[in-house]
Amino acid sequence: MRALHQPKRDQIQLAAVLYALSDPTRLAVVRQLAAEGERACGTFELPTTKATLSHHFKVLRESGLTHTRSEGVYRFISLRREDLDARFPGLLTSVLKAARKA
Amino acid sequence: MRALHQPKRDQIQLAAVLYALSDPTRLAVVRQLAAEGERACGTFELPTTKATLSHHFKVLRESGLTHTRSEGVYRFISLRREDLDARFPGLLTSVLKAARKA
DNA sequence: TCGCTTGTTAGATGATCGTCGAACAATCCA
DNA sequence: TGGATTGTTCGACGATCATCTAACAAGCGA
Repeated sequence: MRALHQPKRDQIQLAAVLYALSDPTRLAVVRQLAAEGERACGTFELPTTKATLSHHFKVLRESGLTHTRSEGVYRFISLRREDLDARFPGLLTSVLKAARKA
Repeated sequence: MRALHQPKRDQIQLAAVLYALSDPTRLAVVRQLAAEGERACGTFELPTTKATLSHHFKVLRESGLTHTRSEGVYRFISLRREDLDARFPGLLTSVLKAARKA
């Protein structure tokens, strides 16, 4: 399997993060990660195919929002909270808070 | 000139706001509005045509980020700070802060 | 009224996006 | 080794997007 490239903390781009968060499916993924922590790709119950979901995971990972690790046949995804809080303080928190009410 | 429709405070959608902010040109407009307050459309010095800029202004307005008023032949644009802070507390502030460093 | 200025709209173009089914790759287990 | 499982990649599809030029609309001043 090809190497997963995800940006380093200082290379996370604001526009990419905002764009990634502007899609309902991806925002739902981020919200679930924020609420329940790391989880396997296959455990997200969203109304889409695994191909589409895989695409969204890629966008999230490449934007710097998520970290992905392989374990056997599974892929575990988690939010890069520390990196995001360090790079863009308050951003993720306010987005998650906004998503809760919107 | 046709009526400008802009959403009411409670109708501002998070996804639309994030999407509007994910474009470099629009983010630049928002940053300038945040820094210098209300200004006329024609005073933004950005590397694009006035037609393209007009399109971006429309996206910003319809997302709820900006307010537009007509005065004679001019259009004055301003950030809807109060509405945004009320609807999505901390969001705009953290985005602007992030944009400053990014 | 006539020109000038400001900004929007129409139409077109190339690029990108979200989505899907199908094929492929990687891992595990019997 | 051979199947089963998990997830990615490929190719294609319509839809949407950012951009441009040109034309249009609205207001102002001479």
